[in-house]
Amino acid sequence: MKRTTDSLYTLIYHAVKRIPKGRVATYGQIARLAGLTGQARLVGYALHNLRDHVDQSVPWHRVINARGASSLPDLDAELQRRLLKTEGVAFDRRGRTDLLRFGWKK
DNA sequence: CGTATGACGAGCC
DNA sequence: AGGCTCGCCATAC
Repeated sequence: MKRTTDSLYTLIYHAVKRIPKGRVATYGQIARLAGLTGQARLVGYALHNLRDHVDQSVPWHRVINARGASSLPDLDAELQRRLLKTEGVAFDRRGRTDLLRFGWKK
């Protein structure tokens, strides 16, 4: 069944909204939840698309890469860590978090 | 319509 | 641990 780009993004946003507060999920994990296994890049693409959209209902800051770090440019990565820190997610000196502790559904 | 690009990730070295 | 390569596929040009 053919899927339009709009519904693809909707699937991704929906999955992101399911991440509990104080938890983080990886791009690949979100892709799987959205039924897009192996297409982590699309998740990043969809989230990047939120910038212009200014949609606060999607907790984009809870999505990080498989290394437990932010994939954003330094400036934005700092904002992301700050938002997560507010929810209780800790980061080490290198800006990485322990997915075993804070990852969703460990 | 062909190429390049990117908020990724797994595998190798 | 850290860097490179390659597969992934919607978009941009």
